[in-house]
Amino acid sequence: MEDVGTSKGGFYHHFKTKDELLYVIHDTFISYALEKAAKANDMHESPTKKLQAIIHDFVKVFDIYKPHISVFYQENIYLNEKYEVLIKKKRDQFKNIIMKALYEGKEQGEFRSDLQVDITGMAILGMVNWTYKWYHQGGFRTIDDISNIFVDLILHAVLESETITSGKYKELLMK
Amino acid sequence: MEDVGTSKGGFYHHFKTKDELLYVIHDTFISYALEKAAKANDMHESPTKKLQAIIHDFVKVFDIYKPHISVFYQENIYLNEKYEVLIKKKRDQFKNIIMKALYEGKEQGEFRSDLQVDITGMAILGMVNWTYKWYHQGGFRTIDDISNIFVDLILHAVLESETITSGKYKELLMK
DNA sequence: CAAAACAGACCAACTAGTCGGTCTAATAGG
DNA sequence: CCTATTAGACCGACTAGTTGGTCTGTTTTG
Repeated sequence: MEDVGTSKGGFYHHFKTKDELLYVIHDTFISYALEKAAKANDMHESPTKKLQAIIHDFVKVFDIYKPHISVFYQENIYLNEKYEVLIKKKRDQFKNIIMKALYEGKEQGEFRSDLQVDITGMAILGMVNWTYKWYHQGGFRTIDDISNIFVDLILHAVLESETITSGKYKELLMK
Repeated sequence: MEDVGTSKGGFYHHFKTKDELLYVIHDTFISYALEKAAKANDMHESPTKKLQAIIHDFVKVFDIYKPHISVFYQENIYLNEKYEVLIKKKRDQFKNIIMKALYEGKEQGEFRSDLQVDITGMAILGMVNWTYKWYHQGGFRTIDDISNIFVDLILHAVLESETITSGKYKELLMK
């Protein structure tokens, strides 16, 4: 059995199946991420600040829960349907928070009017989710470095050029 | 055995081990991607055009080789070291082409002078690589839609604002 | 007909999961 | 207050099924 810090018997006393463990592992970090994103949503008025806060917290999740996230992405393909739907639900909620923020920013004119919300959202999810493949604690870049750079890149990509030049959000952008 | 379209004997006649199959699968699409990226590198002078061409071809790989890519990412964690180094080598080559293009763009002044090449490169790799998780042929967005939007987002993120407003690359940007 | 391509019986190692049991610690009864 | 009862945590031998891989033999092809 995988290096679970207990015996077979002990393990199956706590979990019905291996899938249940995997579900719990996923739920641990997705619940955290979801809660943070929801808070960021409520705390900020402007879509720009909202998006910044969401990204920031999202990136941080990979610092806190990297082991959880790694085993989840390794094993989730073999997961049975029952748990798959439960997991998909929370992941969709998270995705929707991002999509909504992008949509609001576009509506309110802070973001570019030609922004393709769906693909942009997937691009953001991709660039952040992929960090689990390369980020490791104690490397050259701290997690805050990374999140600042990601925010800068994303905001440059989505902000209306006037919003950038206005200097309104200059503390969120580099340079 | 997995749903290989042949018998055990047939399979092991063509491959020494299962790992070798996985290596060949990976090599198929990474070699294609590498070749395309190298060509894009040679064909274009400006870093902007270069980056655009690289991204475009890179995204296309996911349309052509999605099955290959999916099984590779599912199984590669269990791969033994021998093949792992071979695979890493080609992946690093590909990564370096992207990093070099970013670096050149920065040096030549087309890209922002405050660009963090390493993290930006990883962000690009992430947003494109992640497409294998959600893209499927026949969906609402064609692969060319996606690659155009990705290029637009990335260029807005990396280009010096004067390079954008100059209109020099307006055919690569949306709107 | 020789070599390559293939089939499938077979094997050893491993997997998820079960089951009977022990150990510990809390609670109840006398 | 001490002993009996009991519940939950935990163990590890065992089982049924799967996996990667081998081997012997048969078919196909040049």
